[in-house]
Amino acid sequence: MKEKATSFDIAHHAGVSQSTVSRALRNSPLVNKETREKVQAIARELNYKVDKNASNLRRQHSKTLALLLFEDPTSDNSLINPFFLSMLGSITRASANAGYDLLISFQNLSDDWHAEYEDSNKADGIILLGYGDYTEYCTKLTQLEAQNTHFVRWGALDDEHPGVSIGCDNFQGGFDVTQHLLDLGRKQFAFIGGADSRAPEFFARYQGYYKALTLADVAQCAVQQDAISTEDSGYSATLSLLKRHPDIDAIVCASDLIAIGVLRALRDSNISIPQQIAVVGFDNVPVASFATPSLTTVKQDTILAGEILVDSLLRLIAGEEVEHYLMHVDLVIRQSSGA
Amino acid sequence: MKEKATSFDIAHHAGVSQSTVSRALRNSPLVNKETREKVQAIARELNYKVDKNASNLRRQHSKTLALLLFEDPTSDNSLINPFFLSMLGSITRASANAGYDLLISFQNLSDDWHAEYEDSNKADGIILLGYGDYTEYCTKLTQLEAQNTHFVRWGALDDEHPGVSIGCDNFQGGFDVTQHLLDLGRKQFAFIGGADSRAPEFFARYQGYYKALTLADVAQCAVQQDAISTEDSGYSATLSLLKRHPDIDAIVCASDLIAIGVLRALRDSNISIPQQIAVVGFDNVPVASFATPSLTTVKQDTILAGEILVDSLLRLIAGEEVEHYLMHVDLVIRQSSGA
DNA sequence: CTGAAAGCGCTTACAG
DNA sequence: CTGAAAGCGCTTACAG
Repeated sequence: MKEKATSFDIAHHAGVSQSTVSRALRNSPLVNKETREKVQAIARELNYKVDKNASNLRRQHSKTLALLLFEDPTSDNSLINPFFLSMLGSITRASANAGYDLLISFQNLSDDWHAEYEDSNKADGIILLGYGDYTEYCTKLTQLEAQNTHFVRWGALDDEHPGVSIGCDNFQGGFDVTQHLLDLGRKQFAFIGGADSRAPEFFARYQGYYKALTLADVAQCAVQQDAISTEDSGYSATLSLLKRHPDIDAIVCASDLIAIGVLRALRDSNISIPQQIAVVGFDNVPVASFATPSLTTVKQDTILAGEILVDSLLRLIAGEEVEHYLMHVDLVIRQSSGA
Repeated sequence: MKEKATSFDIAHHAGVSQSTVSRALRNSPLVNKETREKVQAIARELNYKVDKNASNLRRQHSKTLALLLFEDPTSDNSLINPFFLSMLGSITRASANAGYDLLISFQNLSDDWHAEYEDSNKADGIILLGYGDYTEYCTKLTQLEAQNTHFVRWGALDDEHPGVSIGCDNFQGGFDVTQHLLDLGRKQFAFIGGADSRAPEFFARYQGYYKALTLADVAQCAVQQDAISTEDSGYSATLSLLKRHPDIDAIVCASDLIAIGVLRALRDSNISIPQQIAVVGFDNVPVASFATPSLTTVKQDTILAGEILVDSLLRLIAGEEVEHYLMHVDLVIRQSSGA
C-alpha cells in the first residue's frame, strides 16, 4: 500500500514550510498567489487530501451531520417507512451542498443514541426522524438539550417539548381530507390510527378530522380505531372496525401505509371502494398512486422538509435562534375517495 | 455550552494517569479491575465520550464506511431508485453491527469522488451503488484501485473490470422470466432496456432473455428497444415499439421501473395485459405488487445483498482476498405474465 | 507574505 | 499493573 502523502511531503516538494502548505490549500489570502498555485499543483499531483481526522481534531468540529432514523418497533428488518426514505434524498443533498457529510444510522428508541454522536465529535448536529412512542422519546430529547447537543427533529410541533421541530400541518391535513369526504356526501366516519399523545402527529390528524366532522355536525357518530403505521396493522384494524361498525361509509387513515392495508381488507371483505366505503390516507408515499383504487391522500413536501431540516440544524450549529417550522400540506385527490 | 470532558479530566477525578484512563475505557486487560471500574464509573458520570477525531487520527482509521450512490442522469432530484433504497437499510444495519459508521453521499459519475473518501481518512472503505454508463465508471474504478482504495460495488460481475463486485445473476433472471413466458405460450418477444456494454447488468438480462428464446427457437423474431431505467423511458419506448411491431405478445423489461411505464403505455393504447401482451419486470421493487395488473418480476435479495457488500468490504479492509459474489435470483409470479 | 512552534485528544510503545 | 512521553496530521496564533 502506497504511503499517503502528508502536508509535510507537499512542503518538502514545494520548498516551503508546512504551515504555508496548509494555508495555501485552504486558499488563505495570506499566501502569495504563485506560492499557492505551486503548492496546489503539487498537492494534486501527489493526490494529497487533507486528513479529516487531523483537521477536525484541530478545529474541534466534524463537518458532519448525523441522521438518526427510528423505526416502528414492529416493522421487519428490511422495511424503512417509505415516507422517511423520500426525505433521505433531500437531506443528503442539502447536507452535501452545505459542505457537510451525512452519517446515517437506524436506532431503537431505547438505544443510548442521545449521547453518542455529538459528544464524541462524530457529528456537529443531529437530525431525528421517525415515529415512536412520544413519551419515551421526549425524555431523551430533554437529555439531548441538557447536553447542549444541536438537534432538530421531524415531527409534531409542540411548544412544550424540547428542541426545535419541523413538521407538516397535520391538523390541517386531517381537516382538509375529511372535509373533502364530507363534500362528497359521506356521513359515517371512522379514523384508523392512534389518536393520543403517544403519537402526536397522528393525534393532530385525528383532531383535524374531528374538527371537520364537528363543524359538519356529524361528529357524534364518528368512530376511531387504533393502528400503528403498517399495512398489516391497517388490515386488522379494518376487520375489527367492520365488525363493530358495519355501517360506515368513509375511512380516514392516519397514514398511507395504514390505508394500503385498509384497501386490502375492504377488498377481501367484498366491499367496493369508493362506492360503499371511501378511503383516504396521509403522506402520499410512492405506492399511493399505484394502489387499487389509487389513493386520495395528503401530500407533505418531503424535498422541502429535508432542506428545512438541514438548514435549521446548520443555523442552530452556527448559534442562531431557530424557530419551529410548520409546513403546508396539499390534498391529492385520486380514486379512493370517489371524487 | 458546557465544556466537554477529556480523558485528562477523568484521570484527574480518578486519581490515575491519562494513559490508564485510556486503557480502562478500552477494556484493556492490562488494567486492574477495580481501577477500570472506577474509571468507567467516572466517565459515565461525566458523560465522557472518546473523541473520535483524536482516536481515529491516532489509530489511522476512521471506523466508517462510505456509501456512494450514483443516479441515473435523468432522474429528478427527488427520486432515488427504489431498488437501491431497499438495499440501504441492510447496508446501514450491517455496518452498524460491525461497529462502523456509515457515511452516505449521492454522486454524479463525473464528480471527483474517486479520491475523496479514503484518501482523506473519512472512510476506511467505499461501497458503490448505482447504474450509469459503465465505460465512464470503469475509468474511475481503475483509479480507485491504483490508489489502493478499498471498495466493493454492486453490479455486473466481470472478471476484467477492476475491484470486487457483488451482483445478482442477471443472466439467469433474464432467462427464467423469459422461459416463464415461453411456457405460457408466448411467441413474439420484445426486450425493453439497454442491451449493450454500457449497461452490463441490463445486457446480461438481455442475454438471458435471448438465450431462452434461442433454445425455444423463437429468437429470430425477437426485438429489442432501448430504454433507461425510468418509468417515462419505459413509456415512450413502448410507444415506439408498438409502432414498429404491433404484433408482439410479450415484453420483457430490463427493470421494474421500465415495466411500470410499459404497463401505463399499454393501458393508454387500450391493449389488455396480459391477454394481448404479457409484461414482466426485474427487481421486485415495492410498487411491483401494487401495479395494475400486479407485475411478474425477478426478485433480488436486497437484504442479503447489503450484508454481503458490507462483509466483503470489511474483509477487504482486513487485508483478505475477496472474491466476486453472484447472487441467486427468484422468479416472482403475479398477474402481468398471465400465469 | 512566511516559518517555527504549540496544541487539538487520543493510543501505545517503552520503562518500571 | 501503571505512568511519562511521543506522535498521529493538521490549524493557527505568534513573531518576523
